[in-house]
Amino acid sequence: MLKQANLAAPIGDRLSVRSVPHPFPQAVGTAHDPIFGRAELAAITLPYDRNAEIFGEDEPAVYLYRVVSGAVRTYRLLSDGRRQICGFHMAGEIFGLEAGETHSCSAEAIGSTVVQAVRRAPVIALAARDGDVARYLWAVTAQELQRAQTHALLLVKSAQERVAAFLLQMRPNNGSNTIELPMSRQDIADYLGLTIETVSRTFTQLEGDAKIELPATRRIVLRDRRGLQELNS
Amino acid sequence: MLKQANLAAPIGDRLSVRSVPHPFPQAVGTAHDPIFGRAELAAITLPYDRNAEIFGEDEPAVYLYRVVSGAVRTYRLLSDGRRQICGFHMAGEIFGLEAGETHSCSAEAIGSTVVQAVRRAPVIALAARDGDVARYLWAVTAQELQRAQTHALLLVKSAQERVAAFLLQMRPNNGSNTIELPMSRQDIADYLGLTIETVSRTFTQLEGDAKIELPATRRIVLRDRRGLQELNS
DNA sequence: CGCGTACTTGATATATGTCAAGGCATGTGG
DNA sequence: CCACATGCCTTGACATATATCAAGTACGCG
Repeated sequence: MLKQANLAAPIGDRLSVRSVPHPFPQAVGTAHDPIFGRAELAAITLPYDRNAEIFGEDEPAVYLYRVVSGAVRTYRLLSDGRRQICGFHMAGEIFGLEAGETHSCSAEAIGSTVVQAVRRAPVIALAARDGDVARYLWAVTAQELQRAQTHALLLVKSAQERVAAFLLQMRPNNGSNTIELPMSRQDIADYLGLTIETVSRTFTQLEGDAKIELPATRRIVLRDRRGLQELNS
Repeated sequence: MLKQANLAAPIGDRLSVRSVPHPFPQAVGTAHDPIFGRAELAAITLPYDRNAEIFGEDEPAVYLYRVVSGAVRTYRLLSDGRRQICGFHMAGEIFGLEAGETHSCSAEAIGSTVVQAVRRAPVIALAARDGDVARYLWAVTAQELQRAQTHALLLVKSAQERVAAFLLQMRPNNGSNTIELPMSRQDIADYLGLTIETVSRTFTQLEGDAKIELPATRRIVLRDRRGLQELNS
């Protein structure tokens, strides 16, 4: 793990570990981050190429990561090669935080991606002394838990419902209704537990129902958010 | 929440928050439990009848619970009435632990069940002072996260694979290969994201393949653990 | 401009859902 | 002790959503 040279490019926005978490939370700034904001933890900045592995399942969890720019997917492989994507992590989000000693998922850069990493051990040592840090680690993990539960809920729904839920989870660009997808159809399929063909057909179908527009394959305009929400649950 | 009178009946076994968590961990004793072992937290003991609600989704999370005897299911409802069971909690297991202010699932007793409850607020206050308690809260939440991820992984598999995985998660009675199921076929179906008919047919099929025996509807003997494991992943 | 990858679309197969009936326990009252 | 009622589970026949297999098409990149 930890490949490639150095090339910083931080992005700022507001901080939050929301009590009712959004599956893909808003970007978060280093500014007052209880972990990545601390000079003594000496965060390093690392660039990854498209599809580069950041860490692998069952590897020792040496670092804790935050996406600076780009996007990351975490996933698990089944023995027969099927891939289940656990989640997508956008700019500002923490990933790779484990209470155990090893990573429970693999992580890869989706496109060109920059991440920050801090060593896990000093963070945990700090948490033992600093209640705020401990509480933050807990909150981040609890947020991931909620995400995972919501994800599991997704996987029992119909294809339309899954795709609609996915679209509503994705954060539109700047308050607009347009979503720029960093990930491929295959990534979406593996996240939703569907095939790439079913995802593609469902997009086409939602476009036919005037719920969305598809000006480009990786750009989606939410036309009828209400309608999508009704599908969602 | 918190119905019915008092009627203690603790069960003891070994303590652990395992770093590689088992979906249905071994029973845990009060003895050295960092939370339920503390007299100052004044755990109360509560009995619930079969199918009684322990807490509801979105209710304020006032208490944190531990199963003493019996079993508990946590679940979420979809708007159209479908029910997704998030997990089953057996004797010794913690449930209802939330970092946010409200419960993310509902919880019900499966059969007659006794639970212990401690107020959440003093536990969190204690965690701010005591690093061990903070670390324990984190570990329990992280274990739940792993469970939820494994559950999500289940939901993309075939019916046979899901049922096999479920059986392997259930802890046999006393080192034997016999499992006593506290929950109904409907509960299993809602946990696995299948219909009750598919669950029933799959059991019959596994019996035909000599992988299991079904001496009674709620008693299952694992005949070919290896074979089940091969299905599992 | 041309190549390769990613995406869409079509035809068909199949696993699982749905609907309906029947069997098997378990408990209750005669 | 038996008859019956009730709820839970199993089995069967059929429907259907999604997977699979197979072309096509468009897009991004050199």
